[in-house]
Amino acid sequence: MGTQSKYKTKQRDILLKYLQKSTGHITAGDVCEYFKEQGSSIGQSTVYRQLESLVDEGIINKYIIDGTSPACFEYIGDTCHADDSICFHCKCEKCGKLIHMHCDELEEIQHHLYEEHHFKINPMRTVFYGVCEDCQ
Amino acid sequence: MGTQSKYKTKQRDILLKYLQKSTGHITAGDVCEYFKEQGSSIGQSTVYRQLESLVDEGIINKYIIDGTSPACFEYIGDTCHADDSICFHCKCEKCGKLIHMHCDELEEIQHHLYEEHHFKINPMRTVFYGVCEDCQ
DNA sequence: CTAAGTGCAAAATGTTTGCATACTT
DNA sequence: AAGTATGCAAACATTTTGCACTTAG
Repeated sequence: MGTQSKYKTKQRDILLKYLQKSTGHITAGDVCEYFKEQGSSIGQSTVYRQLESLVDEGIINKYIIDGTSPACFEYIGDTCHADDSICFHCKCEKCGKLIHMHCDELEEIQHHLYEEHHFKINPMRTVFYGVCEDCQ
Repeated sequence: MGTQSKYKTKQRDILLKYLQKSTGHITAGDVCEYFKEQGSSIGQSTVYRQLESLVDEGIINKYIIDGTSPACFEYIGDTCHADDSICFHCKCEKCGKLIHMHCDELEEIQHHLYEEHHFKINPMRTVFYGVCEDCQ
């Protein structure tokens, strides 16, 4: 189900740079459009494939807002890898804000799911959707 | 954005009955298939439109698991409301299986996130990604 | 030289819409 | 009779795939 990229290509570089400097909510379509404007073109299949790789590698996150509109991608950044504590992500459905959360209770849930339900959660890909403090 | 049905039709009845007796995770496609097997056919547009109505009326819930796979629907009934035990979902990254979970610890997390982090999680949209028992 | 990535066009997927017909009230 | 629901087929939007070609290591 997952791919991880092994070669460093021009397309991957530009794509990643674009995501880094953007503030969330970037869709595959946005990427294609942006690159068309820039002159430096990139095939849409490449966009989709690279985005998938980057998600697999935990470099960006993918957000499903609702089934019909396109998926959004967002660069995660270094905040998460600083120490050994695991980072979970909360995404506000209203303002789109991404909240990084280091929290013991969340790590406990991880253990609980594994011990009791035999489900090995992948924190990198798991996103809690909801409404943030500011938007309530 | 929403419609609510005003007439009681044969199709709506059968559809609702099917959802009631099913245990979660019914897709629009499932409904169509089921009805084809039954002989009593139902148009797919009707299925989508009725499902939307039922969601609007708060009779069923809609779950978006990931953007590409079809949306799931579930009759709410008393099971979910009797206690306010909430359904969470786990999705296996390997086999794609969707696991339905009623779990106290998960409800605790919900409270914890709200009390301590002021984040009001939306369980309908939140999915835990990871690896299921069979795939480990 | 080999494995991996690219890009095009075509296919697949899930959902929505237009419209004539049929059913509920 | 008026308003609503149905069902077909066609339209849609997003994402995935097949395949020949290019590029990175």
